[in-house]
Amino acid sequence: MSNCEQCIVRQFNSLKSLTKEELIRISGCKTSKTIKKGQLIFDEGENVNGVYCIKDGVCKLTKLSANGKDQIVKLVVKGDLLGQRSLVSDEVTNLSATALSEMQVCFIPKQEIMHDLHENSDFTLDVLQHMAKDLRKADNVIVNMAQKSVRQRLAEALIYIYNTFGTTEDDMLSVILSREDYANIVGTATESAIRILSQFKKDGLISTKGKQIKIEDLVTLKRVE
Amino acid sequence: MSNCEQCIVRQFNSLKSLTKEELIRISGCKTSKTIKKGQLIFDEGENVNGVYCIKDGVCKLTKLSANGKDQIVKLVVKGDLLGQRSLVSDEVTNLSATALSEMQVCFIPKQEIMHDLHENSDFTLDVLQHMAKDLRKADNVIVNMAQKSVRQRLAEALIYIYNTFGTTEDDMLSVILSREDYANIVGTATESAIRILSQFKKDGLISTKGKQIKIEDLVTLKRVE
DNA sequence: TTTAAAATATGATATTTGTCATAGTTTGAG
DNA sequence: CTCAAACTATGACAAATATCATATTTTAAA
Repeated sequence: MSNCEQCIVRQFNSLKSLTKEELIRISGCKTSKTIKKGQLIFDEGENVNGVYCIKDGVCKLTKLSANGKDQIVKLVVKGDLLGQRSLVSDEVTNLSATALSEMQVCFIPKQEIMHDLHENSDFTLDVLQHMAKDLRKADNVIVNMAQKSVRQRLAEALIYIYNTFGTTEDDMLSVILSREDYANIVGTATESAIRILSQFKKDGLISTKGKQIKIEDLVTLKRVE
Repeated sequence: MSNCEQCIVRQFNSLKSLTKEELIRISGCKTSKTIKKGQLIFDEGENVNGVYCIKDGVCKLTKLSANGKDQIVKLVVKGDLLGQRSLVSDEVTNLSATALSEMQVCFIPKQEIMHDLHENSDFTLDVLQHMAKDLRKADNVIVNMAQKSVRQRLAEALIYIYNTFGTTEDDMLSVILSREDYANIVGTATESAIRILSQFKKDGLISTKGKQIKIEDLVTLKRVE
């Protein structure tokens, strides 16, 4: 079994604020899992009963809206913790998590995390700081959704994915999303997302090869209105 | 000077988790302020350097978008704390706060709150829980913005204000917002908000008297699509 | 109370986005 | 490798929303 103390991923999230002893305890009770691309990790309304620490891979957090469409609220990266919010507020989760690539994750049971939240104020403050940042980001998303055009939001989604997840050797975005996923990020109809991406292609801002997308003109893409 | 220990408002926010001693210390260093309707409490990009505890009145939290329009991200009620997020993440504020009615607030300096966040884990956990709830609400706002029509968002905004702030003796919504404010809540042009409110009036869902709005048919308003 | 400024209201029109239909392309299970 | 299912693409049209112009009403300062 792998050891949390020597896990690099921990550097990127609040677990870095745990003591040596706490980490050893966590190591002893965590479960490592491999999750296949497309697999549901947890579903809206479920009791999650713990926290996932993402060692590798990408997943989407979605919420089903009244009209039956999934809205992608966040993309989760290597190093992120998944499920802290539901754990902290002691509620069923309000989001579903689905793997977008093969993932390596560790699951840490709820009571272990809660124990440390009560005992280690450095850890609690660190979780609090992460949540404060998430909230700030959520505010920005709200403003973008409310005030920007679909075209602009889609351009920004491409830039966000480029900046966050980077590219493969041949400069394609390394996270591969369906056109429907893109539509669900920016909150539009799938056909509209496809149409706008086609337009971006015609304008030389991007190129595509199947589902893969390459950003050809980042400067102009940033200026899209 | 009024006493935090005996302040009823404290029941509604995280300050209820402070000890008697901590409350006495806070009482000694807080400042009470009256803020006039329309007055700016703090502006986006400012260092807030503390937390506001809202004793009475209502204010809006806004963020300026790239197109020059203010987006209202949240309405703050009696009992809410203002500015915890910036304090916790130690950043300048990302939102502006403007009074929508005359307000009574207490300002508690940053170092006092930070002290308690380090020493009192009950308090820290309570702040964390409040922030987790705010984040969940923000997720819901994102989904609504992305997936619902302007008409539907406006109907929901009216219902939200009705449920949260209630009505005056003559059943008018007790929080008075301009049409521009309504537009900035739902993220639309002021003319569009006015037009839709006019339509709601024609359809008998609401009635108006100047800026005041009365909900006439809550059931049908809830069904607006 | 008066009156100018601000806010609300509404028409005409342009633009954006959604919906439905259908065709072409890619992908992955067997 | 094959082929059906899933995804992508695009046209035609409908609906929602934005923009600009202008009139009317309300508000608040003098």
